Amino acid sequence: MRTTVPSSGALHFSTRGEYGVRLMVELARHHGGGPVSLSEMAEHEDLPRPYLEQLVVSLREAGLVTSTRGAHGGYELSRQPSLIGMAEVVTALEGPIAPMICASGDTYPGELCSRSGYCTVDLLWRRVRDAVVQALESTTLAELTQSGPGHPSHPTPSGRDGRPDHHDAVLVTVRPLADRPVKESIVQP
Amino acid sequence: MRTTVPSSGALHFSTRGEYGVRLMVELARHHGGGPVSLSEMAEHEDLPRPYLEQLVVSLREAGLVTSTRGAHGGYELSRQPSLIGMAEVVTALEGPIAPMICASGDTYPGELCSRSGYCTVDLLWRRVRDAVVQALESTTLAELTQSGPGHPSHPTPSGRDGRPDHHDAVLVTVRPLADRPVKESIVQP
DNA sequence: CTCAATCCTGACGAAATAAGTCGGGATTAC
DNA sequence: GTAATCCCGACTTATTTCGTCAGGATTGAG
Repeated sequence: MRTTVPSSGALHFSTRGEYGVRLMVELARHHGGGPVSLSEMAEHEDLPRPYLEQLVVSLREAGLVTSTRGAHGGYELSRQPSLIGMAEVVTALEGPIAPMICASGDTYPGELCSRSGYCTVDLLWRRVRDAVVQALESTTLAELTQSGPGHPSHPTPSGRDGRPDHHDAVLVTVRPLADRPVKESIVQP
Repeated sequence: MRTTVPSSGALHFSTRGEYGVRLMVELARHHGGGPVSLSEMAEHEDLPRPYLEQLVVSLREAGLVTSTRGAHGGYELSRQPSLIGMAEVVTALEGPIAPMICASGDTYPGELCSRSGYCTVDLLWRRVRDAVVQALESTTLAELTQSGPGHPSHPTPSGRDGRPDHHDAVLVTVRPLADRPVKESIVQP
């Protein structure tokens, strides 16, 4: 229903990421037992099926799921859940990720950013980006499948130093690029 | 010109965050030498002044900057740059951060999320959120003010384990809530 | 006291993006 | 051959972002 709260929520992953991950978790649950149809998942997770159809395309193209067509067809994971890192999943859903102008890997020195040449803020954005990538990478689908309340271990999520204070949280929208293959944005005149 | 690339860029912080941080850096640079007017900064950073006027409101309300009205007025930092953590800045710009449905601090167990009760994906979103918060917290305004090319030390940005592979990056939009004071969602009846 | 430079306020509008819909085509089990 | 499924691409709608605008309130300088 769009259980999604109107828009008051804060940490807001675009629904592509959110639904897509849920879909993957669902697949992970049924892993081993044949393909699962989109309709099933849509109903079970209460998500619009036509929309999921869009999302799953990205997952298939990324080689994360395989599809079987025809009656009794559906989707299954192409690998074991424990071998699927969430960075790959999110990346697939949101696009191949072109680093933004001000946090592009190491491509620009920061030229385009603030014209005067002293664009040092990119340091910040890069740190954030790396932190996100690392958090995603260090989590596998398998971890998200442990059902119910009481998550067991917490296998060193990378925050090695203690409590994050839970502070005021920050609204984060992980949302890479669409399908654009990154590239030209760099060289093209 | 809104140096911002059309929209092909990837790591895209909402302009509120981006401009706002740049503005703060600018203030940090002139720290100590009286108030700086918005027009100056707008021109210097090539940003629309009327828009900055909006942003700076949030910064003022958050107590990060102080304003002097009248002729020769302007803004200055209310604290030393080294005492201003970027989490606070971004938080101020993007809103008080209401944790999203699926990553609200510890408020909901995950009830609203996927109705069946096995919403374990929130673990992922929480990790990401915490990672971001930590990355922001561990960076101060002062660090971003070191001008030019060649950032000195890299004072333990929290990524303690080595290279982040720079992998495919992920497009991240840090963008907390608007002005909504979060409020009721937690305690208020 | 007047004037110009500021900050301050709130409403408005245009453009981009996200979210979701729709109609139909291609495959395959039965 | 028929029903269930995946597959594809265009289309609509809703929300959000980004930015503008018009004016009011303060204050320093002459």
